[in-house]
This record gives sequence, C-alpha cells and structure tokens, in this order.
Amino acid sequence: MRKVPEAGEGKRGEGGYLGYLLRQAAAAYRNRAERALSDLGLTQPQFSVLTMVTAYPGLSNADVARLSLLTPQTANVIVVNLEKSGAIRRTPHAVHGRIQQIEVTEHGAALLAVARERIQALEGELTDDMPPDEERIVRKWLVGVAEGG
Amino acid sequence: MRKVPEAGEGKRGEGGYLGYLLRQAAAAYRNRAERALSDLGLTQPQFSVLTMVTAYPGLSNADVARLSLLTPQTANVIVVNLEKSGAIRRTPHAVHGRIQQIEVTEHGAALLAVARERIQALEGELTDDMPPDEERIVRKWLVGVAEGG
DNA sequence: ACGGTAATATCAGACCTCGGACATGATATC
DNA sequence: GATATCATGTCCGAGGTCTGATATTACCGT
Repeated sequence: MRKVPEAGEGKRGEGGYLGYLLRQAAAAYRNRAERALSDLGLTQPQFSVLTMVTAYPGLSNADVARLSLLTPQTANVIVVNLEKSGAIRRTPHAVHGRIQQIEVTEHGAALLAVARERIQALEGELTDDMPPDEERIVRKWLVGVAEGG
Repeated sequence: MRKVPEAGEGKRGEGGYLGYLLRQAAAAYRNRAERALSDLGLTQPQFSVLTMVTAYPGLSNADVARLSLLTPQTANVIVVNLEKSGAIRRTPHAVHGRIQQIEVTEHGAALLAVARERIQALEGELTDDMPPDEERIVRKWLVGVAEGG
C-alpha cells in the first residue's frame, strides 16, 4: 500500500493549521448535535434560531439574521424550514406591512424543551476534563475569532 | 423599537453555549479565508484538499475523505470542483481499475503557493495577542472536540 | 472457481451558507 | 408632495456537508 498518514493525523494534529482544527472541531460538534436532535427533526441552526425566537418573541427574519451573524438569505432558509415543520408561525406586522413577526408554536416550545436538555448534555462533554481557567481561555479565544480579531 | 440585544451579544457573549461560540468562530474564520482566496477561485475546503493532495500525491477520493474526516460524497464534491477549475487532474489507477488517482496540476501548484501565504497571514492573526501556553490550551481543546471527547 | 464481503465512485435529496439581484414598503431629504 | 435612500423579504445560483442508495471492482475464504 502507499505510505499515507493516519486519519486525523498528518497536518491535522495539534501542530497543524489552527483554522483547519477550528473547522474540524466545529464540524465534529455539529455532527454530534444533529445526531442528538435527529429524532426531533431539528438541526443545530434550527435549534439556535428556535432558542433565540423563544427568548425574544416577535423577531423578524432580518432580526434573526443580525442576531445570528448570518445573512438574511440564510436566516430565511432556517426560518422557512422551522415554519414548515410547525415549530414557529409568522404573522404580518400590524403596522409595518412588510415585516413578518415570528412566534414559537406550542409544538415548537415542546420540541425546544427536549432539545435543550440534550444540547446541554453535549455542552457538558465539551468541558468535562478541563479546568475552569482553561475554559475561560477557550471562550475568550472563540469570541475573539468570531469578532474578527 | 423593541428591546432586542445587540448583534453578537445576548446569549452569544463569552457566557453563551460553547457549541454556539464554536460554530460562529468557525463561520467567521471561514468567511475571512474565503474572502482572502476569492480572487483565486478557491474555497477553504478546496485549499485544504489541495494542500493535502500536494503533500501526498496519488491519493484517491476515498483517501481524501478519510484524511479530512469527511464522507466520500463530500470529498467528491470538492475534488470535482477542483478538477473543473483545473487545479488537479484524476487518472485511473494502473492496477486497481476503479480508483482515480489525484495529482496537482501546475496551475494548482501556482494557486496553492499564493493561497498558502494568505492563509498563513490569517493564521497569524488567530494567535496575535495570545501567549503560547494559551495557544496550546486552545489547540488541545480543538483536537479533543474534533476527536469526539 | 465461486460467492460473499469490502472498497470505490457516484447519484439523489436535504439543509446551511454565501453573493447577487429585485420588488415593495418605510423613512428622510428637499 | 416628489424623490432619494434604506430596510425587508425573497428568488436564483453556487458550494459544502450529511444520509441513503446503487453499480462496479477488488479481495478472500471455502
């Protein structure tokens, strides 16, 4: 056979590109999250938007996009899929004719309650064997990267 | 107006879900990377695969999938797009009739040379104002998450 | 030699994500 | 009041990522 490194090794160990490690870590966590939510028919972004809309009822699609740091198009896809599955409802704004206000349905609230528990369990695994000061360092770094620093 | 948190704030500050922070950090970095490579017609995953194939010529699509921790289908999409743009070439394996071996073209090598510099500049920004021991903590955490721990 | 198992490539469908484009409605400027 | 500007929602296209499914080819045990 050819001499090829092991899966996950090569340039992908702790010495590789940080951007590469970041992408793989995010993909791996996303996989776990979606597997944990698959029987609920929820994806990770849908869980995220559902959480947000529950916390702040009446958001518009554009609001969701801004809060999620997503584009309006992307937010729209997620919102449409959540609406299709009956987790949320959209009604035209009373005053501003063009705005569609988003509300969580009872079905959506029930879904979120179950999903939240599972995600929090996964969250715990992320910091299981890590001292609090290290977790603080990781959080600070992630926020810094997200903000573009 | 309604009382709605600022973009990037709310549950998304340093106190929010780690999984959420991870997803946003990865998305933000990916955006920066793709903007840096956009005039080359390369995406972040394409850069990644191109780097890998350059390091280990003759890989098959299945090899790339294993090394990247991706599914063969996903790897195929990236490889097909790289082939379409002329950065790589696929030739049937001399012995194993079904395997398609991947090679970097001269065009691809030139592309990679330019792209690598830009990505390394971005890499530097990721650790700019961070002491080495913190970087080590972050790297260790990312690898742990990617490995499913 | 044969038949089962594994590996490879690939098709189809779904979702997330972006950039570009456009129409409509709200607001500000003159 | 007319016009410019901006916000909103939405359509289209491209790329990446997954599951599920299928055809072909290589390998191996009997």
